[in-house]
Amino acid sequence: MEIKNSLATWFSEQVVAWYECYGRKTLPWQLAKTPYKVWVSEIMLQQTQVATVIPYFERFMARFPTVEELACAPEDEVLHHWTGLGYYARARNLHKTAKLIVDNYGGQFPTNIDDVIALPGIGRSTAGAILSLSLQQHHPILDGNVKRVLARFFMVEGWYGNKAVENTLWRLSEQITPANNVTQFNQAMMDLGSSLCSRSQFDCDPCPLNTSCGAYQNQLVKQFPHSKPKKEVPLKSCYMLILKYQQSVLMERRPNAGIWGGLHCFFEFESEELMQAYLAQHQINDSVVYQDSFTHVFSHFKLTINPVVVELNKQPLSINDAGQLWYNLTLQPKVGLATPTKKLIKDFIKAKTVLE
DNA sequence: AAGTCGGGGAC
DNA sequence: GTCCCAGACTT
Repeated sequence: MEIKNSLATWFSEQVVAWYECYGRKTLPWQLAKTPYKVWVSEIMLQQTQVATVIPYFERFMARFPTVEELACAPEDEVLHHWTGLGYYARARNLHKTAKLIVDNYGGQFPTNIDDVIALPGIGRSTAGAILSLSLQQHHPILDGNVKRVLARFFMVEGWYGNKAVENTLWRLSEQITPANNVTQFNQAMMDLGSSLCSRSQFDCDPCPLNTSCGAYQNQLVKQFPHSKPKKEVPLKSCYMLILKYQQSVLMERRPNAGIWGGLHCFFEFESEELMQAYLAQHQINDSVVYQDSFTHVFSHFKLTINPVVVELNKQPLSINDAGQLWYNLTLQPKVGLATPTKKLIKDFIKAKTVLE
């Protein structure tokens, strides 16, 4: 889709003028702005709303104020600060990239867009955002907000998870992004998309683009962007074995590939039989207490978790492998935990406190 | 091109 | 319950 220069100019001028009055200028990563802060914020903000990110960002920057501090920190502690935020590969890639920046770039965030895109966890949109927001470089971005604004304004058909639709939107973003005031323009597009042009609570009357917005002029704002085709999510279930000895419970570090990669978790079994076999194999004969099951929901499946607690009368040395951790319930070591794991620990401590 | 990867906010 | 969010990466 080709856009006339005059339209592109009008579009960006409208958006930048709106930003000067109504845009966000005091978010934590916008104050005393540096590429490091903008980078960390952009990673946290991937598929995550601003309000959710703010407290995580504050805690993260307090603990890892510089890229050097982040690079030399243990990965478990980086994951600890990510606990509850989801998409844990983001945290592992952030840590990996911090080490790359210290080792290969002398601790200075690279300023070439291709170098930035080559870093783990940074794609075209995040790279464009980091360099345009922190260093005023001229790059387009294409996050969920920009996609929605463009899809409505230009009435782009189709779901933008589709590659062809995304390519169309990239071309539109390239053409609409102005040579001047890129920083304000990109921030403005995100602010516009998350406020006036939000998914369901859109408010078109005060929008600076409404006189030329295709969706608005055709009263089809609600229809754009086209939503994702529905699909049934599979149901799965598992048993989670909590082996307790004195003040500690046994956990294992999960492999990086797969769900909750790199986090510490209780032993997970597909079935009760497999769990019983494991207990038998390690000659654990203590009584098994079945707790109330609960369901954890992911984007692409639902997991019913059956928690099982075994209080050990002696420490089974036979199952102390590398990657395993006796998690002290009182000390609570700084490792990454999935939300259901954290909940199990919390409920467990609560139950014990009531009993004692 | 389609699947995988979390958790929570808003409805 | 639903949808989807300042996306990237693997297959």
